[in-house]
Amino acid sequence: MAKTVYDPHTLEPKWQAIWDERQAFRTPSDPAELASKPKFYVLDMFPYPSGAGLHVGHPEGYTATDVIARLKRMQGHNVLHPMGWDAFGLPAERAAVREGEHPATITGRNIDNFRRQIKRLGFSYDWEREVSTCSADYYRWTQWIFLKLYERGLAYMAEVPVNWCPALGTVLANEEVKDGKYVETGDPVERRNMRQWMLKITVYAERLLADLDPLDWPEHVKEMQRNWIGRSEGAEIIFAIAGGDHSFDVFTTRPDTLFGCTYCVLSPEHPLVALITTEAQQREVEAYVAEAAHKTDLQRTDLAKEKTGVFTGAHALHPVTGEPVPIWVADYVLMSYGSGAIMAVPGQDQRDWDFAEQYGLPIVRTVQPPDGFDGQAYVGEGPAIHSDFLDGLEIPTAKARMIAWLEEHGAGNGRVEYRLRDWLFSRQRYWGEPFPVLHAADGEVIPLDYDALPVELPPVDEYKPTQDGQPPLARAGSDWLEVTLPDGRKATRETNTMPQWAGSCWYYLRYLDAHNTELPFSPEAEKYWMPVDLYIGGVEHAVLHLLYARFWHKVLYDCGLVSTVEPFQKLFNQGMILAYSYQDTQGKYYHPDEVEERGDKLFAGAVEVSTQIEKMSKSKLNVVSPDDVISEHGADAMRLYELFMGPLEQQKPWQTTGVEGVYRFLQRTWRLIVDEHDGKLAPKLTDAPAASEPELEKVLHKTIKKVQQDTETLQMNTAISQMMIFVNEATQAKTLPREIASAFLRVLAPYAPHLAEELWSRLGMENLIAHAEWPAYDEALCVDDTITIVVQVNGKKRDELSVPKDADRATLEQLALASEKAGRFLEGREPRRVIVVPGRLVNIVV
RNA sequence: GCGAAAGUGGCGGAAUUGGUAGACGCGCUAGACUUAGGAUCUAGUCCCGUAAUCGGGGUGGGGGUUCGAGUCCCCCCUUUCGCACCA
Repeated sequence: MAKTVYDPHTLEPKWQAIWDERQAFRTPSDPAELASKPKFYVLDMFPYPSGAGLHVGHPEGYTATDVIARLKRMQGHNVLHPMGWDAFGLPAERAAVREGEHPATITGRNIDNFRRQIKRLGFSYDWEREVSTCSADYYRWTQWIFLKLYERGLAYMAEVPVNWCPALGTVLANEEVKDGKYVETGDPVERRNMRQWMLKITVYAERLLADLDPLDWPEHVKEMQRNWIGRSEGAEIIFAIAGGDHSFDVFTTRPDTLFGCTYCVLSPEHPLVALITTEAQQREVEAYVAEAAHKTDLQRTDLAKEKTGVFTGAHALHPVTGEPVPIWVADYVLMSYGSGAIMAVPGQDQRDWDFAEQYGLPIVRTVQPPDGFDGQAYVGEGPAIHSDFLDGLEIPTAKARMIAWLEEHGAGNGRVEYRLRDWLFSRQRYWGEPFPVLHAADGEVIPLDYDALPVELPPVDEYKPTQDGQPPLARAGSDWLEVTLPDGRKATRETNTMPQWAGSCWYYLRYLDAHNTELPFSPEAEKYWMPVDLYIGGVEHAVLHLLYARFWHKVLYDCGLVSTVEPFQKLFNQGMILAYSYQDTQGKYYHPDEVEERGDKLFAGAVEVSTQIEKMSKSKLNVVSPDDVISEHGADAMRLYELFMGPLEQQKPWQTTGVEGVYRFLQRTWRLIVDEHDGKLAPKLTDAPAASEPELEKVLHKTIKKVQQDTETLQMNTAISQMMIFVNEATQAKTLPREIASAFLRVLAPYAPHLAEELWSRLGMENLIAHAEWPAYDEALCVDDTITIVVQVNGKKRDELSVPKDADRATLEQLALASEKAGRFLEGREPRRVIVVPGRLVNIVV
């Protein structure tokens, strides 16, 4: 008489093998099969396969998408649910330098580990469509799309000021730099002029902004993209320089304040600085410009409080009055925004005010501040003053009038400016996509033919820049580097590589048709599957991957290669999973296993420690590995806990005891169907109809309804609560009709698929529960016959009444007034008003 | 500084359009069954008072609207996240 307890460790590998063998999750590609059902494309942000392996944060999103994928399949959809690897990138290259192995070897090993870990969780991915951005079959098409961009004039080389990271030996995109540091490693970044590949994302600024509105995305992500694109409306104004032919443009959002412009400022990098500086000022200006050039962005922003600058000795002519206005150089004006020059209006701009005070420049108010205003620059509403033909006008009218004047007199025009810059698209790295271009000896850039792709990464002896600062690809042999053109000219290959974001710009399209050797994807597959119906991933990509991918998608749209203007219809960000960490007063961290509770204090051995919730990190000894969780409680418990912890979008701490709770729930579910003493079916299972257990039947239908709705809206924590309620009820019930058990298992199946399959087959079902039909609920069975009504006196709860569900107002009022408990609180007073909310409560007001 | 989101038991978190605050789970307490329990089952568990019935208080703080506020409005505090010399 062998005990047969719930044992995920035998049951989970068994069902995973059966799913594999039967190709249970193969996505159909046959046109007839596709046409027969509606589609659903549910996508995860594919991971970068790091050496550290998966942490419990990854599977949170993956579990949510898997539950949705399984639900949609059961509801009769063709589901596309793929997984792949964002496999080019810096860490593998650094590991290669460290360990002396090829990045491809290291990446391959990491991918194998990630795949193994992900497969243990029983996700219903179609592994036939797995993609890896570093394989030549894939990056061939990344290069192909680059050629499309080049053809359309959207890729160009230019000598531009770039973010150079000396520690990494490469340039970085604006999006990768924050506070003058590389966002991933914190290494400082400095400004340098270099000839680099750029992508004209700015051409798409307006569309990237406008097309955000209808998307079903979290509002804060849309807002972050809007801020990043940074649209502002204003005017471009031309200032001529006194006594010369030179002139410069400024951009301003406040053309109405032009009469308050008492000086102008050029950025230290502005090309005009060297041309207009007077001899007397030359030494001082040159020293200032040189100093600014040596500052990193970090230093430049750190010193933000103290404004510095020098006078060029030159004057500009005020566009309206013709008065001379001194021109200064100051590093609070950035070359990277607008035209790198400003008209300074200290009266209405605090930065200009600070600068004017420091250097004794005049201040003129052109907007009347309210009475009693004692601040410095005034930025609020008010009528124009000291402004000639604008006097008395409110700001919006004054702006329009000034723009009209400028346009009439050829002194400027209305203009929209964006914060978004063109995307710096090349890196001095080895482990990335080679550019499909050649450079002729005369400097001509020659794109390769489409049929010359892929340009494969050549072997090199070292993954470091060369002695003379060339990118690692310059180490390749001359047989790779040197090419003879059909016309006999010599050319060399581009030695920069594409940034790590390139491959992820279009991977969701490759999944549609992952083995196509003629095209990146077929038009038929694209038409059927796009757009992505649900995309889940971390918020860290809000302005990187998600902006870049939208840009490429729009280019592909303009090329007629995709049929939707946006790739991701619905986006959802899962919150980060945190963990408790333990520290003593010295700041030393202790592993959670070492910590025990004594009284109400925590100790690690003899040392008292305090606890806090932090991001998981190796150095804090608080990383939770999915492998450990699965080894202890199984994949189903892991899946369930990931979703039961709390709302998907929220940050929340991992609690080991929480996993035990859901594990117990799975055990109770097992015992509902299986008699643990002999392994046979539980004796309480009956063949009687569901209606033989009317109370349980009602709970079942409520459960189907709630789980279905909550799953669709990604409120999976409450869906799981409801399943727990069902199992608690079913455990209490005298009998369990098979009809009810069968329906419940199908509800459970998307969440705990291994256990559901096992119990389903034990009930004698032949097919896979993964392919079973989602049960329908009966609305009539979702409401109780008798409900509890609250009786309040003056808004305070005084009694509860059990009443039929359809009791009318009059009945409820009568019953409430007859309540003895409530009556006590009336203290003989006459009800002034009685409020009846059918189905809820009766409030007696005295 | 600007913008956004959020503050509910010992803990994670539930609460249709404003309508029983604390679902579900953890932890804790007591009991049962056990050779044993870090297994399982049963009961209890927001706080204060009470043997209990019951009463009072309670969703960061203060005010307001309402028969009724965790939910709506105003002010303040705290936390988290973006952006930040953007002209």
